[in-house]
Amino acid sequence: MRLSQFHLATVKEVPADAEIASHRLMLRAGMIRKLAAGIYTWTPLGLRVLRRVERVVREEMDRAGAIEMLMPSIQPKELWEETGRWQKFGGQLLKIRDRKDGEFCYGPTHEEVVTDFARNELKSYRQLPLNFYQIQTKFRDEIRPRFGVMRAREFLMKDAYSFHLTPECLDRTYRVMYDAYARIFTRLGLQFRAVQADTGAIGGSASHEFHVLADSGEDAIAFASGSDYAANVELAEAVAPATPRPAPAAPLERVATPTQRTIEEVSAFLGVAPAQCVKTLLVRGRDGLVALCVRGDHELNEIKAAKLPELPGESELASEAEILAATGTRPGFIGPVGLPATIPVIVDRSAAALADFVCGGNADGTHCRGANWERDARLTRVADLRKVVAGDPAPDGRGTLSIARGIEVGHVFQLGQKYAEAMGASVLDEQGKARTMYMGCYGIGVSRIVAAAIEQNHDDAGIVWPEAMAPWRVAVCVINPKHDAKVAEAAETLYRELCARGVDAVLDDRGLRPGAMFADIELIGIPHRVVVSERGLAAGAWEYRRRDEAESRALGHSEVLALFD
RNA sequence: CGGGGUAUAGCUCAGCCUGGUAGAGCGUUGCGUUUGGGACGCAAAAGUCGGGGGUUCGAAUCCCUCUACCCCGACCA
Repeated sequence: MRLSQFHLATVKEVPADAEIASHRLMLRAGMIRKLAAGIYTWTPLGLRVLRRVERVVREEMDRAGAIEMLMPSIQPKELWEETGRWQKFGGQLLKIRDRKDGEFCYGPTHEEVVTDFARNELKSYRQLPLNFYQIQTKFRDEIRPRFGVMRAREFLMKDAYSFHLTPECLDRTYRVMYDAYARIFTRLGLQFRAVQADTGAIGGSASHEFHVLADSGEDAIAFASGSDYAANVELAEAVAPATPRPAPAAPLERVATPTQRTIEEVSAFLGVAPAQCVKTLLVRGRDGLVALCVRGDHELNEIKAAKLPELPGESELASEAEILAATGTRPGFIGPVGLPATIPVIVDRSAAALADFVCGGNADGTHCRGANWERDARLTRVADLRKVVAGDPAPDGRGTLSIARGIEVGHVFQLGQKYAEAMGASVLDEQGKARTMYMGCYGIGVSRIVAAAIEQNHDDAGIVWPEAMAPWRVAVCVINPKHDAKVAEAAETLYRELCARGVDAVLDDRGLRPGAMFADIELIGIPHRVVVSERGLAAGAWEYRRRDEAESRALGHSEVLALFD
């Protein structure tokens, strides 16, 4: 490609609200342009990068035995009603109507469509297993799109769906996909970790997320220091304290805390550590309110709470009015001591190990001191309810946890029979009996990977692409070609030689001043640069520089070519 | 959904409080001088001041309303 004939659209200024590096750099490099909130045009430059990612993903999916297909992005309501997700998916589902007033959605994911396809196509166990994938534009009407293509509403995703007769077979394909994902992110030159994950609303059993490690990541990941255990903090188990609960030593007393409601206020006022307090949250249960207790220095993990049998599958805090009606007091003064017997008290493992603790007194302006479980406070059940924090013991018993941030770029699930069951997708087994299929699903955020890669690979001058993702591998830059025809000629020759050898090269023949040209080439992150100039020609050398190195080197003609063999 | 903010030249933004001739930088076009780290000079083009309504002799500026976008929070895969 000759840049004089390309549409390179770098800009100097970027809106003040582009906060993270990848968003700013993608705008400055002219890779994307915003059309509406969370909706972006990929420019020719941006598309080149997107295609590189796609190519690696496609090659590895094919190698792993998946079969590419393409499903519609517009999907009929009826299919989504079969699984109940027309309602359950919520506001993220973009619903549209056609001219006959028929209802459709723009697909945020394709479990329904692929399961419908499978139930029509697959009749015999002998056709299984099969793994179908596609690379396609999805739309999720995010409440708050942000960070450019990192959290866009319209985005490019690779999604794969596998079908099996048995859970064992599903498990085998799941491992194959897991390995394929690791290869994809390795080939793309990304630092990543696979972590145990929550299965969320998509449902199912086993699940791993693949995260690109970056401080700007929206997810928190817990790592063990002594093993390769890694889990999303949503899922990471908070183990019970090693030391058992001490015997009560203090008498229960009620103390006046007229205006102190938060743990910070109460602990400061009474001169006790937050870790010696019990925080009580009332949530809506299946059958009236439920009390959840965690230690004052811990936070409730709502994902864990939602899985409690006492809760309706989601954890929603009770309103102030509900709390007042049930307990006679207001948030800030709730505690497990003397709570109405109709309210189950579920206590986190760490909170359950406390003795002589401080908690709400269930009366306005009152807290209890010297409270103890069983003796003073009812304890229905102990459960893992809290978010892990750095320094917690690792769930596998090997070392302690530390917390890092990551960007979720891939997710593999074992769906089990959830969708096949709901939609009646079955095949006949050896005995001629209908058997509901087992499914797995495997997603990769193709467009998000582009942003994630930039988060991990940039400097003050711009993007530093990993080789596999770069829009071009090498840039040939000509200095002042109009002044000396021999310089222009030499650059042209080098460019052609590189192309002839199959090297993806770009010739910057725009005739810009050197400063502007170098700034552009560095901004768009080309991994290798060769400068052809009058000065170099006189010395019989080319000036070569790697994007990730500070110094350039003088190389002879054949040495330059040899770099790319 | 709640709270806050923004909308002015192709882009990034001033001007609005305190009503009175539409501004800057970057970019673009032309001419000239330049050519190893985002050059310089001269000239020029370019705006229904987001839409609608109101107040006023007069509205980018004040008021109402609609729309879009952004931020914080809640919510949600």
